Amino acid sequence: MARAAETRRRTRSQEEKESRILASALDVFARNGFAGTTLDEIAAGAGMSKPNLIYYFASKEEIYRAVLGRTLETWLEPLIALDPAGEPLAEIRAYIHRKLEMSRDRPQESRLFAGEILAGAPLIRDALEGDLKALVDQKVAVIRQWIASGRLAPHDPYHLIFALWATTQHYADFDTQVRAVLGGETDEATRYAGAERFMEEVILRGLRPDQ
Amino acid sequence: MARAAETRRRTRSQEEKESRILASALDVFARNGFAGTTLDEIAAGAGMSKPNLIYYFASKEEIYRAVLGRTLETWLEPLIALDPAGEPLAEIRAYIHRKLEMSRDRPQESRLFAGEILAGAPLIRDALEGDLKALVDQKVAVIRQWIASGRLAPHDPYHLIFALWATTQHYADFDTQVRAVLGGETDEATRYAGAERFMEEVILRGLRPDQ
DNA sequence: AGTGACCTTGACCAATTGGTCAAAAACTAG
DNA sequence: CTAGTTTTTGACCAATTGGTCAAGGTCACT
Repeated sequence: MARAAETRRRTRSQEEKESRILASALDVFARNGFAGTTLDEIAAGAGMSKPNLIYYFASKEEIYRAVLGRTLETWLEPLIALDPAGEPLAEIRAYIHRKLEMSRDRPQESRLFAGEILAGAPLIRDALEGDLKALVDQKVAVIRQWIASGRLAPHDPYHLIFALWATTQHYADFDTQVRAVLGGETDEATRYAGAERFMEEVILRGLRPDQ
Repeated sequence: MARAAETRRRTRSQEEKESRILASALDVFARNGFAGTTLDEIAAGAGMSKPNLIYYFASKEEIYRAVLGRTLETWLEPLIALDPAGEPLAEIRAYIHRKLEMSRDRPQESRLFAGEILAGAPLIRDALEGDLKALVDQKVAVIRQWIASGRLAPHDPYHLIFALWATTQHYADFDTQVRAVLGGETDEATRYAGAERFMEEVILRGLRPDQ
């Protein structure tokens, strides 16, 4: 029991350190990209020294890989939650909502991911061609079913998914530009409410089957 | 005349060198970002030595600035071309077409721009808040006119523009992901044709006024 | 051929940075 | 308290890289 407690306690401490490192790393990587990030900056953000960082993660790339892996999981969740048994338009509406929520609440993850893809996805190409593609293919099949049953207008599901990804993530990844264009007046809540409204009124309307 | 000829000739040579440098720089910056780019790599791409690069541009940042400035101009053109006198849906359709064309034919510029914004637009924030905002505001007014005249469904023009930017640029900026998801089968022409078709059928349909 | 302006580059420098290492500090078990 | 284990870090190192500089090359014109 003492042993178990000890082990648990040590693990706890380790986990807490690692998570502090990953949080700091996410912040810095998202802002400066992989190349623009220094170990010292991550270390400072995590409140420890550079060698101590390396004690927990073997290299800068390993830290990056860990942050990215975590992000990828989070990133897939909203699409996973798309329910084949649900009502098509309501499901897509809910998906838009979840994605916008994610852009609003976790913009760093979105930007980290965007940076990795922009750079040609050197570290997650396999995941994209494997897990991601498999997931998308599966959901594309669901959407095709919806179309076949006449509950959704017939459009290419791949491009539908791309359009939803692009538009929702735009508000996180291009936040700087969105704010510049809207001017100082518009606050975050208004921005996201406007985005959601637009997507519901235009894209969802475009997806409604003729009747 | 001799003087003019000489001057012209020298200028030509300079321009040719500078444009070789900028072309190489665009390539490298778009792939690796500002921090990830080395002068040696740009120099190699331009077929000259690093000191020679510095002979034409004072610093790495100045090269970046030059490439970015050029890109920004190109980037604004399609929106500038949106004609207030045209038929609304046809104008927006043409805009989508031009933007997709740009993503397809100049993906590097799109990625360079995306990288700059992602990093918080350290060098073009002023341009975004100035020229870009002014241009967008102007076109937003046009779109509002179209809506007021009943030729376009009433939706927030800002979010419309964001959605069009996001979706069209997605195919350049997230090219790696798009290809991974679609699998090797789909070639470029098919991808862009599919994107255009989707946007016309869904977004344009969503913009059509009730009648 | 000579001259002066422009162009090009090898060699070099200083700063940054990813990562190492040995030693010290902190913690645990007996 | 002691011995052993884990954690932490100051000092350091080698590689990279932005930028300099002096020397030599090229070119147009006389």
